[in-house]
Amino acid sequence: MKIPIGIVDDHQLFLKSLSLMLKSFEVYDVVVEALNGKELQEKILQGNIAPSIMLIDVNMPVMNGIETAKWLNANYPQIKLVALSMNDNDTVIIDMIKAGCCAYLLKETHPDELEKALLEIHTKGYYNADASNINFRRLLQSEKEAVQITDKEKLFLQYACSDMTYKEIAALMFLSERTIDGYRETLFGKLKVQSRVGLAMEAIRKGLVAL
Amino acid sequence: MKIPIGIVDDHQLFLKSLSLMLKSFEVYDVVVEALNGKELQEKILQGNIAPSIMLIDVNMPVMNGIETAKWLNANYPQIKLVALSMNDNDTVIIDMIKAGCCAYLLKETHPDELEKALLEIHTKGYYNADASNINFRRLLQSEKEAVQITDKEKLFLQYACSDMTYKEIAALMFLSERTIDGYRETLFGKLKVQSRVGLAMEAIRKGLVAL
DNA sequence: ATTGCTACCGGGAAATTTCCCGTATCCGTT
DNA sequence: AACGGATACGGGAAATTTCCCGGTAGCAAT
Repeated sequence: MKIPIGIVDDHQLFLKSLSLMLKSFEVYDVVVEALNGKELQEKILQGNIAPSIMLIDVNMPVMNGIETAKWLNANYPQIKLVALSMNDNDTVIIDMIKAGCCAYLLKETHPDELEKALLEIHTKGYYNADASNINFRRLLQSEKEAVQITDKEKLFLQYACSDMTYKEIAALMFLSERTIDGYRETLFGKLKVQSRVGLAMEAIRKGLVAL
Repeated sequence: MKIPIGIVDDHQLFLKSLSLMLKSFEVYDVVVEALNGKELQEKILQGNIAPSIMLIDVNMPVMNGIETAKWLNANYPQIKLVALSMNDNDTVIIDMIKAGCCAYLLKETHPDELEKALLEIHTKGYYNADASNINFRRLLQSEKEAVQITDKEKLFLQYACSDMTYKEIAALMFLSERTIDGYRETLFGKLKVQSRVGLAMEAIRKGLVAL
């Protein structure tokens, strides 16, 4: 009896080839593939699919990794969730753990480690990457202040990452310039920066604003 | 006789699984794999390796896709080069073409298209992705003004994408604030922006500044 | 030697960002 | 009814960014 596994990743070439690799391990059966969270939802809700492990990419269009992980964790708590990420300084990885992932892997890890990790997850229920422990610790250190931002702040952040002046942003959000001033101030504090450029950079780094 | 092919990509998981996929096409023989341009150089110079097609990732540490393509094109012009990229708005793709790539593929393309593309490249010598023609045209349109920046401008750009003030940047570069002013001005023109935030965003988008 | 080009620098001023101060309203808790 | 807290707003001022005006020095070509 092979272990049923699923993958969500917006890079089709990666998705398919990873799927092929998993099958080559001779232990896994890839029961579901999707290009984003929404597509995964539909496939799971329609078909009678029950993977025991789901590999979830962090950065996806339409419905990202965090939302996907949260939804899976809420509706199918028996599925073990594994986060897949491109860059190790991606602090959203802690959000992924919070959302219910029992492991996270970087895309630059070696296939052998992936195999080891999946096996461990299936038997022990969790996995901590040896090679990434240092980064993991670094991420956990900043966990207490794990940047909680409101919807309006996120919207403002979006606009702040553009050529617009604060005055223009204020007009766009139907708010006073002073109010915008307040948002800026709080976000400077939350992201620990002291200029709009720094704010924009951090927003991109943490994945709070898409490119 | 199988077609010898090579892959360079810093994401090991992708590298290995793509390699597996190519082998599964039953027509290709993956003769060389490397995590960056430097590693590829060494492997090619040491071993007697002669792939007819090389898949090259654009974004890599140590030695990036452009340098790698240039080197291969200069020293092994018989090798057909194929650029692999994550995001389609990456304007460095034109630099890849200039560096000698006869095709470019996005990582979100379907494996079938990859297979078709490789076949076409091997027989016809080139390939233009159907689905991406629009983007390709868009990229070519901006080719004439294909953002040519000097080393100093690039360095300044790096510093501009931070919390530093221009005064601090000037001190760091041992230049007057006015000179920095000049760099800013010319870069505003070249990247068609009108604020430092816009400049930073464009620099990231075009891959002129890492992360 | 003069022209043209590029890199570098300066004074000054308007626009924008950043940071103070304080106020008012709504809302759930006690 | 009093309270904290979240949210929205305003006046004013310092710092920084943005954009003018200009100039010098080196260097290659004519």
